[in-house]
Amino acid sequence: MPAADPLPPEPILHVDMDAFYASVHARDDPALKGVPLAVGGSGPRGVVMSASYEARAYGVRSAMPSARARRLCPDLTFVAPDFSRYKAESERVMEILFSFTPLVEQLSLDEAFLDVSGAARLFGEPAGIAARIRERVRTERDLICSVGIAPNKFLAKLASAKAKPDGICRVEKDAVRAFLDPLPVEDLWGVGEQTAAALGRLGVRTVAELRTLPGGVLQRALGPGLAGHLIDIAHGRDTRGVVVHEPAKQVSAEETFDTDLDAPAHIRRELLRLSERVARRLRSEGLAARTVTIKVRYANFSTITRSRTMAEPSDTGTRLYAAARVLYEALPPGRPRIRLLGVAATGLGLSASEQLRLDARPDPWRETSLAMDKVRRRFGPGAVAIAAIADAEPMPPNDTNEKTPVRRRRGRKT
DNA sequence: TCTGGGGTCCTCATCCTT
DNA sequence: TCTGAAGGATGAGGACCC
Repeated sequence: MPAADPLPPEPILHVDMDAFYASVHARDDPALKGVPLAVGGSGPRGVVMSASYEARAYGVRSAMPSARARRLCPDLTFVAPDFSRYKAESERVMEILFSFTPLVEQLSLDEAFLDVSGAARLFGEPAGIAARIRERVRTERDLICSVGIAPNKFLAKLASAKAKPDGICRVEKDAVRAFLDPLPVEDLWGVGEQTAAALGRLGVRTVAELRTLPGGVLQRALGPGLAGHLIDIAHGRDTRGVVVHEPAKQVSAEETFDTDLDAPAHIRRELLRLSERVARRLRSEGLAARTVTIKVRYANFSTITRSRTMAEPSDTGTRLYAAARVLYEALPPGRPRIRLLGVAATGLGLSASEQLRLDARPDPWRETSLAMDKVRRRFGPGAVAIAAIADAEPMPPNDTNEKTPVRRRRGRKT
């Protein structure tokens, strides 16, 4: 029997689309080609979600407040985000990736990991596969992507960042340390502003410095979880495999208002709208939630969350709203005006129709919601909406789990 | 400078059950 | 019956990612 082909030493690819949202708009509208372009909210509280490379030349970056972006680049063109378009485009790109291997882990709309260790016989070495992926994305979708090639996911992701824009970067197994050592710690996955500042106080600015720091010192500064993670990745270790499908753990909707909200009736209406939005998404994915969390950001930017577990899982906006409203009503009076409201559903499981539970009681709200879904599918999303029931009384107590009342505890020290 | 939206994961406190 | 420990579930907040 012939010997099996040896596995490639760098079998993980990280494919990352370049300026994805902005590129989709520029591709589809000739007037936007080659101009400084930002996708995001252009209102007083908007931020940039994606910027073309022409805009980046002016210093415009994603997550930057739109007002600041406009100051940096007065000729900046803003377009509103269109997620249904990005989602459709993302599906086409993922089809290309899946044509090379079934081991594709989609991280977000614009990036994915591939394990190509088993694809060598069909498609050749990982570097060749990366080149073919880039070529097909360019010719079939008229879009640009960069690819990182490495022994594991964490290194592949760093490599694709290094490859940008429009390139390939391979981190060879024997050159991991040379690749990592000069990088600033901020480049590491899991190191944001706070962690970088904590490391800076220890005199650590590069990965080489991080690796030489005694483990005990790091643990005291960052806690055992994060310290262990950073020690591993500073050595280039990452044993996570490529996971093809992870079920969602949370479905949420939130909105920052152009002007802060104050009137309780208005706030309740917004909670209902957000609850409906979350419920529609739950139903579209065949899920139901047990726990409802509201998020409130006040005008002073302080943020609180309050959650409540219901007696039974639900996928109807009315039930989610009932729990959300109880949480809202329990907030202390005399609070500041509200800048942002959010509703999240967690504790997800299959919905009643998926479970076909014999003991399930018929839920009239659910029947109504399903009927409304049908109308929306047929006549469009705006065809039907819940009437102004926001000011109606909350659900009776047996609709929410009174065994787990809202508890308060001290805020965590930071 | 003035901070979006949709997520995941982690830590810690508290409650409840065994 | 009481007590304490251990561990799971829940709730709140924070950091981080794209």
